[in-house]
Amino acid sequence: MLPNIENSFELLVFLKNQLLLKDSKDEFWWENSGSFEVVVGAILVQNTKWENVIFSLNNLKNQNLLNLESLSNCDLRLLESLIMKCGFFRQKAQRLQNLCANILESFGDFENFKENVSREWLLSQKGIGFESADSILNYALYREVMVVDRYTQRLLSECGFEFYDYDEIQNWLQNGIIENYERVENLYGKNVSLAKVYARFHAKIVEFSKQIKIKGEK
DNA sequence: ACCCAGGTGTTTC
DNA sequence: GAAACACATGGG
Repeated sequence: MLPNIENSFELLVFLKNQLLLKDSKDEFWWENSGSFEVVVGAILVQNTKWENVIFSLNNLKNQNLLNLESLSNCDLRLLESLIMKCGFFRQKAQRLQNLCANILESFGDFENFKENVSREWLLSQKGIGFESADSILNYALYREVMVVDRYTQRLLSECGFEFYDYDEIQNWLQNGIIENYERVENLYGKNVSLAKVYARFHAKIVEFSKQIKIKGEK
């Protein structure tokens, strides 16, 4: 069931060969990748299921709140009620509103934010840790950064690996891809961007992890 | 009734 | 520093 692998490239090959892995319409997997919506989703999805995020994002869309200006100005109680299903709704609402205001203040608009924001700036925001920062960097800004989430940590742990911290896992994942880039090109095409490979690799990890769980794997 | 979910921040030893 | 706790709803 679980792969016997030496490096992250071998894990990627294993996951790509798994049948029944759902393929997303979005080529980066995250719905509406490259847009501001990913920033909001990265906060909302913390410790909850993606289905709840979809519901909440639709609420925001229906109220025309899914943009920097509206989110930073809207009534906090209203925002709380719209994202309630995601859990931790009070702190998520407050942190999301602060984040939007800070993006406007520091960058002016989303396009400038996309071009100029750093990982350090994201990590300095209350409510954004390593995973949320990297999700935003990769799926909203297409930077060459691979997300490490709970699924990834558990899968690697079950494969027998032991890592010291987040950075060590991330480096292991990224290095295995970089060191085997010629072979990665055979899978994804000539000159494929590392950003896209990292995004789809992470996606495979998530989909595979969900799948083995449904099958009752421990 | 319990446990987990695509985390993060604060408090405590 | 790491370990424990708080944040909260929803579905199995």
